[in-house]
Amino acid sequence: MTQHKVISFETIRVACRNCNLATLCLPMGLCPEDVERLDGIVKRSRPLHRGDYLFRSGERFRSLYVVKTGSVKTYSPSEEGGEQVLGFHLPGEIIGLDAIEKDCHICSARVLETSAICEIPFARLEELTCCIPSLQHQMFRLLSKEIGHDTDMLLLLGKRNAEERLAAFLLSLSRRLQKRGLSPYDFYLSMSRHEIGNYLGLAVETVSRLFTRFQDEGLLHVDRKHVMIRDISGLESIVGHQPLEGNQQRSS
Amino acid sequence: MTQHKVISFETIRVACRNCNLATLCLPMGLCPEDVERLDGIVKRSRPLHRGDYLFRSGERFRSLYVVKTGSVKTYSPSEEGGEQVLGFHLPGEIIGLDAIEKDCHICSARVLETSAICEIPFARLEELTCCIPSLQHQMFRLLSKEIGHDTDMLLLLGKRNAEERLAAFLLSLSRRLQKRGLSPYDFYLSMSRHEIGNYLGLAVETVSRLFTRFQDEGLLHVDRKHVMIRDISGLESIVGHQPLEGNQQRSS
DNA sequence: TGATTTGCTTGATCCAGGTCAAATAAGGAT
DNA sequence: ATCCTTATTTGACCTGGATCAAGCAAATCA
Repeated sequence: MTQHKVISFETIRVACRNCNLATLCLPMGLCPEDVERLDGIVKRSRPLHRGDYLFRSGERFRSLYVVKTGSVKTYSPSEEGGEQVLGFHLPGEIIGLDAIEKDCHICSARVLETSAICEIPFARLEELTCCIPSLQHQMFRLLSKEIGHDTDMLLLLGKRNAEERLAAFLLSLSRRLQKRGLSPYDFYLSMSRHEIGNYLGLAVETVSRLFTRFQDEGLLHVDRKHVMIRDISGLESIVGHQPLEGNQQRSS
Repeated sequence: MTQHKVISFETIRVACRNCNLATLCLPMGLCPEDVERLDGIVKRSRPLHRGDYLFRSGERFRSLYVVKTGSVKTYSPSEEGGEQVLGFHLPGEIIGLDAIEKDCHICSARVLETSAICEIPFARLEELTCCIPSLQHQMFRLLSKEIGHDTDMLLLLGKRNAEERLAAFLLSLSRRLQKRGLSPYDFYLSMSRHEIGNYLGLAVETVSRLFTRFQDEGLLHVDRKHVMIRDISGLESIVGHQPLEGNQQRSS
């Protein structure tokens, strides 16, 4: 193993106390001592590569997973190879919370690019939450946050047209990247147009046309996976543009 | 207060240990002793009437609510009086889980018909979950279940056409009523066509036309709010009819 | 008991976005 | 490099369901 590899491996296997995601992740609000206890149950594997599975639908639920670096998509596969993309997960986001109830994964998760993932065995986590009230509270908050996020998506899919959906998607990415200390205006998409369309309930062609349109309107510049947002308030006004007067408003 | 009123009031204010919902609700999996501790923090108000609020969007989060009898809708109100219906809640279902994270309600909840509601102050519940591991586990399960339900709705709104959505809605109602010991084939809707359409991302007119069509096809009999399901497997085959081959399938 | 309001149904029309088809552009493999 | 596979873009066309517009039935009110 070369020196270079050792260094990069170490930066990935960083302990919770040194992790720059601590304010987003499970350790949020914990005292240093409790962070160490949590750290003690976290498993850090070697980096996964594009297409690798964190877990598959139907598998027994054992652990929660947190993205340390990279990105992950979760999706609900159906018989004939079709799928519904349920989410794209960035560093600090927890995956697998939906599996607790049935003790079995109801969706699949695979990484979109080379990613470092922390695994948290749930049985051991529950032992800790029992004796660390602030950790239990944080778990409740994280579960609740996931519900709130799903609620937002329901609103998006139930009431927004194609343009509003893509604008909301790009803004969501932008804001989440910013929270992680990255540029909110200049980033690379780790998912395909196909996956974006699937996630937003739109056809690939519609997504493609909207990217072109947004570029023509000066809202952003796109070059393949590279997105540069030129007019963030323009995007915001598309999303904020909430008709919702009576009831049905799939279209503008 | 008449004798009659006293009796009906008592049947509503039944303690958790005597509540027939115990297998669906928070006490699930608790020993009798712990059920009593939980019972000690539950507040049972007098019945609420159609239109009464459990809470409003923006209010400080203090309590979770459980439907004892009747039904409740939750919705996310928007500026101009429009709203997105997020769910219809039957006896045994918990409301307010999405408010934990922000410590503030992000949706509103009001009863659809005369209903009895149990209120569970969250701060006191957290004290109990800290010392009753099985209650903590049940809370995790309930939060996770809510996420799983939202996932199902995302799939419905993202990939299903109007016919599949209404069929899935009716089947969901039917199954939930059955779990509560009621007839899965014969029930009254407590919500309007307008609210159903809003929930399913459809126009009122579409919902109305679908009811008529389902009746013409012999799937059910509808008379205003009264629904009788005639061919449940017919409805199931509409929902189970999962194209989902490539990606986009808003339409059949 | 008639008047008013609100909810539901039905018909006619329109359009956002899906579907189909084909060209182009990247990657990836040999 | 060259071939092959897959992702993206663009154009043409079509349709499911929204919108608009009445008409009707139930519930509420005076």
